Amino acid sequence: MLREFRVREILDATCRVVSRHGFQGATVDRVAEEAKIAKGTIYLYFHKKEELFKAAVEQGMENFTNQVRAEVKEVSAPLEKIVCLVEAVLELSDTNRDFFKMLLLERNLLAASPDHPEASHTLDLYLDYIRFIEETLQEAVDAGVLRQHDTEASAFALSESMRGCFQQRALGLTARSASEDAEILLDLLMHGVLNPNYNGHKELSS
Amino acid sequence: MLREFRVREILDATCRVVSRHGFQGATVDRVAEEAKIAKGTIYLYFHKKEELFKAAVEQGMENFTNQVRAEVKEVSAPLEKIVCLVEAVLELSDTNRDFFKMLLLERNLLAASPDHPEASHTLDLYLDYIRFIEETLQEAVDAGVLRQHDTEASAFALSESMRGCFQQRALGLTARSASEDAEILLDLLMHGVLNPNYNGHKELSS
DNA sequence: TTGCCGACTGACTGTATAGTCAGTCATATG
DNA sequence: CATATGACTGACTATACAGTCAGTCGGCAA
Repeated sequence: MLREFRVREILDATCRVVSRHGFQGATVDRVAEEAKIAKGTIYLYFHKKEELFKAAVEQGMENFTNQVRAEVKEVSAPLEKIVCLVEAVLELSDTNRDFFKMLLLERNLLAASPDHPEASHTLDLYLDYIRFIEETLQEAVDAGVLRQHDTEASAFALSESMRGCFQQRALGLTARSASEDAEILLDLLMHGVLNPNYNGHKELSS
Repeated sequence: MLREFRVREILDATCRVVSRHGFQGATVDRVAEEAKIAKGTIYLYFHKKEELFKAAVEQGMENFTNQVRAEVKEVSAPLEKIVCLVEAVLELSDTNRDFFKMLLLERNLLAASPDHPEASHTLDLYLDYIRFIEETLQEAVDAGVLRQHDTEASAFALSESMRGCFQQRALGLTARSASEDAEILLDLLMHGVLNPNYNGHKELSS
């Protein structure tokens, strides 16, 4: 079907344009140019600019999650499934880097460093924040309260997990209070989720 | 100093406008109206629209992180510091909810549901993805591999941690490969960071 | 050969809004 | 009182861009 082909072509061009210029600088003219068609043609397949961009995001998300599901389906042992999922997400997001860059980073940090290497104060602020978390964790490691581990990684993981909690609340997806979230998150961070009474998979123990 | 006062007044107005209209709909005219000054006045203190919004974001981030730091400084025991940090981040982000909502979520998920309650397909896609992670975790709990815990929360935490790893790579902040990241993240998720040989703080054990 | 159809085009229009600047006003100074 | 200074104003302009539509083109059917 011609229609389907055109739609896909336009959406792919949209992703490329957005990952290059950000949503801010992504115009319908540029998408048309990228797709090597006239602007009018785009409006044969999408009613509004908004609709075009929404469809592009959704196509990207669908592709991605379908690929992850497919990978996980290959495996049957529950623990292996989790391992496979994490590996698939990280590797696939690396593969579709352009798409994810556009989806995840525009406003938060990239818009701050608009194009290339302009030293971005906004990014520095973010990194200071991460470093503060890292130092707090490292102190606890030095005190022997926490085990030795990559505190930079756990600082990132913790800060993004907290961001996730906030997101859940901001979107109205949870009724939990901030302090309940804090308790749950701390429990996860401290103890992990592995069942200490289960000994079937020693290869994952430290 | 008059200058300093005006700048702060304008930045505060900018935050309010952004949290009401999003970055998309935040115009200099609206900021002027909100601050009850003429548009020209804004250009006496900021050269470009970009500069205004960047400054507003940075002020917001700085306020936030300073508050967190202040809270953490009150405490001295390393473990308590971490607890305090997590609680402070979650509670403070809840306080400035509107602004953070726009800063963190505008494009990703909110733009998809432009104003109010229009059922958003994009959000559904995201939630399906979270639910898939949750199910994968729950299977492992049911199999006795993982301990009993709130799998919805850990699904969110895991997905956002992975997002954080990707972000680090996309910004060029790490040289780690995707599979190294996967290994580190899985280790954190499974085992947590608490030192199993340390017994000083039983109140945090399950 | 002629006429129709539908995909496609791109110059054009309307509008929103970033950024300007000549002018006002209030206060300070001689 | 006259003049100067500088913060502030808001009508104005310039521009970028979303969305339109009259027209082109190639293929197909009568």
